[in-house]
Amino acid sequence: MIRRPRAARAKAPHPRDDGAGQPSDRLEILLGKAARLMAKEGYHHTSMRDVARDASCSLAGLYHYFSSKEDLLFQVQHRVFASLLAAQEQSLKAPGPLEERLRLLVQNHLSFFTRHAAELKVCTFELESLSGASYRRVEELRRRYYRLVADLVGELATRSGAAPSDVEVRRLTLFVFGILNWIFMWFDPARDTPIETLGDEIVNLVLYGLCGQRATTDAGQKSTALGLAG
Amino acid sequence: MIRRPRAARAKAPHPRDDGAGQPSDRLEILLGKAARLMAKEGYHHTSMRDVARDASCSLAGLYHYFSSKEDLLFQVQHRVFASLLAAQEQSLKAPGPLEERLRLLVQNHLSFFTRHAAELKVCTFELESLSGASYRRVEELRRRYYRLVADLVGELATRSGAAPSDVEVRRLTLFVFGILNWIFMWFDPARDTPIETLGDEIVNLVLYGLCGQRATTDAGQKSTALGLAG
Amino acid sequence: MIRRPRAARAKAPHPRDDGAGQPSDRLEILLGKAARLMAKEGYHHTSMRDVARDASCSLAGLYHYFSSKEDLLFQVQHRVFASLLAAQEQSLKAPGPLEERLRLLVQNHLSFFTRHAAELKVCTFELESLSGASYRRVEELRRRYYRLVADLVGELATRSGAAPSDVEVRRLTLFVFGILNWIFMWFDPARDTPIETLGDEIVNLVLYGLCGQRATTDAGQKSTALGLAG
Amino acid sequence: MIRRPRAARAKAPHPRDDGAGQPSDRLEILLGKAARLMAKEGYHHTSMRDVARDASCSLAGLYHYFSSKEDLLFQVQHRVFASLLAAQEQSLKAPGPLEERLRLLVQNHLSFFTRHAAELKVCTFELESLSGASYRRVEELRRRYYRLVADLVGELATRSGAAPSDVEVRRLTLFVFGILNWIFMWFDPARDTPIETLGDEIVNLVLYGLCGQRATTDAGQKSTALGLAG
DNA sequence: AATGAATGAGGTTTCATTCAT
DNA sequence: CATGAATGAAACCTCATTCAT
Repeated sequence: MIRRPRAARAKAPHPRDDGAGQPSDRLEILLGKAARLMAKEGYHHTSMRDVARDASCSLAGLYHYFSSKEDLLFQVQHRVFASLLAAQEQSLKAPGPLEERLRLLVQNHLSFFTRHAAELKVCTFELESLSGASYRRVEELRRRYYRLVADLVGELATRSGAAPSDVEVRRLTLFVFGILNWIFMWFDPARDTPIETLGDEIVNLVLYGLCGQRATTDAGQKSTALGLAG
Repeated sequence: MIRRPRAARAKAPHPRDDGAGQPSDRLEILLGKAARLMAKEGYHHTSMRDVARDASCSLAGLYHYFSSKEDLLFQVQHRVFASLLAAQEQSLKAPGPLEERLRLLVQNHLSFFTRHAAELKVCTFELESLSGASYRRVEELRRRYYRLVADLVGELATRSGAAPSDVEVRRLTLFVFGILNWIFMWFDPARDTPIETLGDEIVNLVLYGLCGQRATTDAGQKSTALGLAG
Repeated sequence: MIRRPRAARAKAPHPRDDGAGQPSDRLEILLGKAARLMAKEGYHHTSMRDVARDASCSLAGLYHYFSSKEDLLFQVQHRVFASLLAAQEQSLKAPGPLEERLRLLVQNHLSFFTRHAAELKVCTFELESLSGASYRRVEELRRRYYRLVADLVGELATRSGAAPSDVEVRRLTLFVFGILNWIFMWFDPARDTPIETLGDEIVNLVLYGLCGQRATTDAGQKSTALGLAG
Repeated sequence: MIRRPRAARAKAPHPRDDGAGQPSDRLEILLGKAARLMAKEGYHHTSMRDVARDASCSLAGLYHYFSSKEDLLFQVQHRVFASLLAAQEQSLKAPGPLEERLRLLVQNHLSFFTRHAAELKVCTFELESLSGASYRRVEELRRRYYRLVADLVGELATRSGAAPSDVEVRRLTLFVFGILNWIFMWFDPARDTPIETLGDEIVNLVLYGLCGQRATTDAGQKSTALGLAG
């Protein structure tokens, strides 16, 4: 049932193509449309017909780009997740205070979320719909993303004198992911922008809790003030 | 010679359609089996045939208890969610310090989770698969559950001097729900019991954050110690 | 945490849904086979499986041509009824004595009947099985056919000095339709051909009744004579 | 598939029962409800569940009165058709002028129609839904009803000097049945009462046609006048 | 007499996928 | 590249009917 995802195909020269071997516009559009449908309706509830219809192409035409429905899901997930991971790894390479690194990580995540909400939601909730090699390849990306966050959480918890076990760090990390991933379920641009505010609130909760004193940076104050108006 | 088209035939209400009938052993078993399948595979990926096979009854036999697949989902959700809500409302009636109330709420939630993981997961992730009246009835329960938590979060945040807006309270509450609901995705009895430990960790994070000092109650210490061994 | 229920997914219009596409051999065959089955067994008693089997195509293959069973019925009805109506309207455009116009109308009807008995029977007895837009589109054709006959009947009744009311004309017209439509129930080519004889008998009854003297045209006499041999 | 219709069952004494062995009230009600549904939706489109629901009795309960769905149809048809036939045979026993006998026959038919429209419609349009012995028993009744009308039509046609063949008489008779049976398709109490008017119009058309002179009896005139107001 | 529970067969429709063109 | 046509499998659901109570 599982097909190898088709390797990046050589493209005939085309006026709109810059010739650098980067994927075709058409593919991008298809992936975007598919992601939106799958984010809205779920993978199983989205049919290849739906995707074809939404992209105004024929059903058979889809199979030029994706060897199967699962391959389509894989490509949606892999493309966007790899991109998010690269951005985070790049961004966290630079040293800095732990709190600032956490803030950066959260802001990157949210910023990516606002630009690729559908794709990211599909990455988050439809991993189990893959199988075999596709599953493993995306799982690997997810593991790396997890590690990024877990390392930071572990350092923060250690520094505060808690001497947490690996099991405790794992759970704290998963709490943070819970906060981030659940955003897909309620985010409303009319109420929840700017995302800087949202990010500050998350960071503050994670660092200091409901009872702790807030670290009110300038950015934090400003965006919180805006948040009050929302 | 001209006639009006025949009206859509009125469908009689299904005998067990109201979601509030008195319990029947057979019905209980069916709901449990269905919940487990749906929790594992998702609502859309679970077929009525799967449920019938799992419950060793005929496909048509299912339709004695549920007027449709959606009705089955509704009954699964309504029964367990109503039960959770009743337990929480009962439990939170008693007065007490805010922290303790939060701890109680989280422990109730986790305790219910361990006893009805499948049903609760279905409640959490498949609300959107309902529609019409079924949707609204479960939505109402969910709203009440949300209010329970939101009130507590609001009081905690207010008491710590933050004077949070409604919008901020909403988001803080949804962060807490994110932590709780994401547990479905990673909970592993081999690593994550006893749940008292898990509950304490959640409460500590929510109240004091990664950087704050933990309020280590006796219960908390004991279960954390056990947790370290897990 | 609260979301609106997902809207019913918009269904794309079926490629051949408009009932006016250009003819395709395969489509013609399918319509013919379906009409025969439905005329023989009734619409509700004819299953899509039956049609597919009879046409030696797969069940799913049918749905390339018809978006639903009702659409199949609609296309059967619309195609043949539009054709009959066009033929009659064309034929009655030419002026002539009222009696001759009635004779022409009846002969056209019977001639069409012998060529498309199954389709016409489906048009006559299964209008109520349509609904919505399909119903209205066929109803409009039926109304126009009714008007054609009603105008003729009205003029004939008026000319004979009866000064009939609209209500009376309506009923007289419906009597004529009763005669014509009931033919589906008893017509037997072994006994009831040639149809010219049948047509003359109908016209004579309608014009002069059982007690009136027959207007025996040459054509009438000749075909009656043949009828006697049948 | 065909069961012998259950013989008239002995009834336990019951206060509301007159003890004369006539069928139970309950049976009457069931037959009436079933007839109405089948007349409206067609035999195949009416399920036993529909009947049970409409009669507020259990599905299994129906099978105490009818051995099968086909038996239900048979009983509906047989009971009412036998009754109509008996009434007509009784009524036509008395001698009288041919025209008056025809008028009597039509009025009886219409009178029965207004009292038992649903049942009569089922008799008329669902004979083919029976099979085997049920079919043959109702067919026999239908044949006798046909003969009643055919004899009258034959005498009328013969008396007017036409010397019609058997084949011609058969067709003329079937024309008359067409008029009568098609009434089910358009009768509207708001427009088409009193039925005496309707009966007179039918008789006039059959006897004298559109071009013949009307026999305006007192009854005819009166009811036609009322018809004009409709 | 009456019914709740149960079922095998079959209904319409949709699905992912293939293939000749 | 692109597509219309086609299909086997499987989806949800309803049917007439039976049977223990």
